[in-house]
Amino acid sequence: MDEAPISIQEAKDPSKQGNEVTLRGWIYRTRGSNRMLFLVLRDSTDIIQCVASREDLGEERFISARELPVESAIVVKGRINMDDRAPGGFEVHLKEILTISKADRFPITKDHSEEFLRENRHLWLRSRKMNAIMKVRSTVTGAIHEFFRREGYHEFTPPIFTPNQAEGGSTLFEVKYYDRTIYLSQTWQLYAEAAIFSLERIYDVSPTFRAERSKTSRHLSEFWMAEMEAAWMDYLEAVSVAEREVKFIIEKVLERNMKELEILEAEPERLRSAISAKWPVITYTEALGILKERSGMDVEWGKDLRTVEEEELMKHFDTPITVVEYPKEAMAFYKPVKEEADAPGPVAKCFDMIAPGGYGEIVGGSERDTDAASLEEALKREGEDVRKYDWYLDLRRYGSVQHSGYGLGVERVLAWICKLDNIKDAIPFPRTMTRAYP
RNA sequence: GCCGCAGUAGCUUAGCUGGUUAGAGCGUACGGCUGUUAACCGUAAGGUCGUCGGUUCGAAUCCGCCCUGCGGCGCCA
Repeated sequence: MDEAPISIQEAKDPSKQGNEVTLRGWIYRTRGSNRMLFLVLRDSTDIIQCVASREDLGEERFISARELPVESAIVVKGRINMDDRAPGGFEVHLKEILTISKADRFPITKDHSEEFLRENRHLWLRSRKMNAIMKVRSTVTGAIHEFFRREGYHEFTPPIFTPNQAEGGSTLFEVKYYDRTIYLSQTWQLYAEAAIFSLERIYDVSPTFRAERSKTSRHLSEFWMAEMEAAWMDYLEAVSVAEREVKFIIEKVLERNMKELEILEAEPERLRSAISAKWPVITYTEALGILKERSGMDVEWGKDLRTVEEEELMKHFDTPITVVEYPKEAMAFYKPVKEEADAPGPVAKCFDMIAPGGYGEIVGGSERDTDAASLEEALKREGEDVRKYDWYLDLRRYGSVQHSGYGLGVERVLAWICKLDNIKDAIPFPRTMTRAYP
């Protein structure tokens, strides 16, 4: 076969109809009789039905083609045409089939459990579903870079090995680091705060590790977080950056991945209407009011919103909402108190963006405490060794300024966009408390 | 850390108030079929019923430990 292969997507272009094309890929399905053979061919772009008759190929080649198992790699040549009888509406009449690699029996067949597919994730990546999700994922992370670069941010890469913890009471993965123990990063924040005094506005898309013993459809032990940190910015401005960022991500997905959203049955209309609306920003105290008045749910002021409360609250909204100013008590050490807040107790200058549809928190952020003394006190209160944070406290000693930042959970956003049942499908090889294979 | 669900052929499963040789579909092998849509028809191979122990004349089935996986709470993105 001398002609250069083209993609299945290219072959379906109207200008190619009636032409002879060379395609290459993997056998996705086979069907046939003793006269006719149907191969559905798959490449990264699409699938297409190829048809061959015994006469067209000749006895010997017909028989050997009929024996090719699913997932065999082949190159084919034939004439492409639109045909209503073919699934997808296009069909290639084969003249030649070149076997590149005959597959063993493929373990994934018609019936499969979630568990089996996770055990065979390395092969399940070939499915239309995972193919579509990974394409949307690529758009999402690309859009994050695009968004922040357009807004004048610099990409800043934090260390993954870190000696400190950053979130109070957090669970970190310990790593043997030569002859001592350090941790895998669970946020870039402390390092980002160092960098803004040089770059002012920065962002990253990095892996994050949390040893939380959470076994839910919303948690991963290793996930990707897209964070930003900006000098001279208060937390409410950060909220509006987050809203614009998430809307930008969705716009790009709607622009580039309609086919994938269709394969995933992701109901893109729900996204389209979400991005055309203004997303509500309410305080924690107001959220409790909504829960009481509209859901008859009494929550004691001062308690963090739990999953039940969050889900109940989101029943009243069909876009993401941002809840600001949580009680200081429940928050990490670096989140400063907002003075003169209309609330029963001290609240922090912080926020969470919650997605509709039970996807939970997709963004969490805050303004950062700029005062060395109050940070030191907060660290001591949490039983931290202040000496380890000396470099961090230095940042408040040399020209401290108001600054804010947040982290966006890439897989949470992707799960919402793709309408996935489980966040484990939003990442190619999920790592959870009970799974680190394959 | 707490609570719950599940483990039977390569895969998906039925059987589970104990009782003959543990049934089926998909896949596989072989044969058939003039266009299939994760086709259809026929034949066949394929099972120490997660592990260990207990109850019983008898355990896939009842009980206990353990292993593995899954989900929910808490916590978080």
